Amino acid sequence: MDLMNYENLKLFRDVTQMRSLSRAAAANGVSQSAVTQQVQELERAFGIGLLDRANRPLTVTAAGRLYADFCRDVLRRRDEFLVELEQVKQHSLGTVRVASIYSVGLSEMVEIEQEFARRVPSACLEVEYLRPERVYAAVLADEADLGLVSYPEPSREITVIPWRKEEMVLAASPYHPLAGRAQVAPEELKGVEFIGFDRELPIAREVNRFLKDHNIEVNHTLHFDNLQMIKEAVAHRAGVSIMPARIMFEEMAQGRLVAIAIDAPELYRPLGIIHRRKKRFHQVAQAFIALLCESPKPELGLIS
Amino acid sequence: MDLMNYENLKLFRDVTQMRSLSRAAAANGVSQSAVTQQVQELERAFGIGLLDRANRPLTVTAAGRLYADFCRDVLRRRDEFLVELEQVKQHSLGTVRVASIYSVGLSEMVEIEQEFARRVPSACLEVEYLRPERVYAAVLADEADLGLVSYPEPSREITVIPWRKEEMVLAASPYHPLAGRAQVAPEELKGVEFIGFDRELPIAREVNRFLKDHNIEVNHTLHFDNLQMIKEAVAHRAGVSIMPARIMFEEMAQGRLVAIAIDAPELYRPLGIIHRRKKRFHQVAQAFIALLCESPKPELGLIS
DNA sequence: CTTGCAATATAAGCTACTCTGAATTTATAA
DNA sequence: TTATAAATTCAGAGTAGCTTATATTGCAAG
Repeated sequence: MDLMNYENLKLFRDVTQMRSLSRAAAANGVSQSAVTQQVQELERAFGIGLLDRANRPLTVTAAGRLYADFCRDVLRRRDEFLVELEQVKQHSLGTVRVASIYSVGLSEMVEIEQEFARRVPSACLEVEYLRPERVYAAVLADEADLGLVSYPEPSREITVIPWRKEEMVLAASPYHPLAGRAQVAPEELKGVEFIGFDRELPIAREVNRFLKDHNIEVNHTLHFDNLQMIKEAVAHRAGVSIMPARIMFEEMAQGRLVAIAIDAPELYRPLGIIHRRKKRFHQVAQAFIALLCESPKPELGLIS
Repeated sequence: MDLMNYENLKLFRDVTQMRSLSRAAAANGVSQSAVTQQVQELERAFGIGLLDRANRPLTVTAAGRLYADFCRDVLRRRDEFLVELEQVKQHSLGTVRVASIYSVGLSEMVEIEQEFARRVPSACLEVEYLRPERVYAAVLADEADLGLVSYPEPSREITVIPWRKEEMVLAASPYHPLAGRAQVAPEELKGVEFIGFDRELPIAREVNRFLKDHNIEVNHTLHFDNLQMIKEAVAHRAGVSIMPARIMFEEMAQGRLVAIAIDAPELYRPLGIIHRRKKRFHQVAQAFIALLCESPKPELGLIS
């Protein structure tokens, strides 16, 4: 028999509290017979009487008191557990943990967050901004449900959902010779002073391939591992660079940088949603993915 | 389902410890299928995953860790309970609590205790000497399993097992005129100075009835509520008295009292074992009762 | 990528447990 | 004593959860 089945524990606790089998039976919605059998079975299993039925109302023996205490403690621990569980459920079923690279664009993320909060008010969105490799790590370690990265790379453990393609433009200082142009042809970049990304970054590989495909030799002056530094360098007239248009908005509004369209349709930055291959997504996470995918925001024809 | 069935708790704890359903199954002597079903049922009941089976070896989710902790705590509490229970069992199934009047005779009780210890070495005998009314009270309150009393009186709550009949003799000082006699007839007691028991004691009623039945008028000089005081008074020549022979042994050996048989077969002190009417006796208690009853020690023909 | 192995999941049938309901016994109060 | 409320006993029914057999999945090695 189950010495520790919930019904049993509660039943026995109630019996000792109410000093009556029949009342405990009623209180727990079972027949009196069932309670009798339960207690008898307990006594048989323990090899000692728990109740003294010789007198009425029945009394509890020393062993019975011991068991009643046990019941009380376990039931209390159970309640505690259920409360904790509810909290964890609330958290892990109600929140989406997103790890994102910095350059996804804070302002857009805020918009998405707002829309998500509107649609699923009970949900909680936790966005963490990390360097690309740490985004992958977070997803792999299940510290994030979703990752937002550029140039997403699937692997055995990682699945990619393509998200959007960002227009890449030439970033230049307003004082640069090309600054006034609305568009440039790739060939026009020959020999320009160029600020690039560190080699190992995917975006660097893509940009370099683009340059190579067009037989363009540029003059690499500096390279950094993040966009912010590159923007700074461009603004300080160290050269031009190629980057997603959207992340330059602020600097453009301030007149620190200008964006010049490049006549090269193959030049774009793909963004992707990554997640662990066999991950089961709960309601809320699914809703969030749906939100991301459903409105692939119209590519902003930046200059217009 | 039973969220707290022992097998289940242990099973889940083992699963989380071993990080394997199949090993936990083997360790608990059930099929791997059963474990899968158990865990699935738990997850269904909780409405949240406990294990992450996507990777091998499987990992435990936050909720799973919570439940595993719960399992650990409950199992620990269970062990604790079982230890306590064993102690209580040892005590309440292995000890006989006896409440006895003083005048049952300490020396004989020691003998009985020794014999009992020889027969049931695991047992523990707790003898408590009390005034008669407190013996009844102890039995009623289940503070004693058995009571040893004289002139036992059954009641609704109390059952009597007749135990033995003690010879009653005339107790006198060695200096008393009757001291040399081996036996006296009841009539010879007419007019003697007599030390009696307090009226309300059963023994007083019996002795007085005996005297009245034989039309004997004695000269009541003193009365006490206990034998010890009466013996003292007799030794100090305040008069004679009637009492069980056996309790005078020591004083007789010391030459402080003499016992004289009384030619009256109806004069005896009945001793009885009392217990609560519907009491269930365990092995050890039954053995003790058997010991008491089996050897109704030969009435010691005291003088011989 | 396929293949093989080990772990886990699913399906279906069966066993055994525990509940219910009715009849019986027990404890207490009038 | 009788009347009552309470506890026990017994037999039968429904089902939870096990087992076995089979399918699926995860992972590592060729």
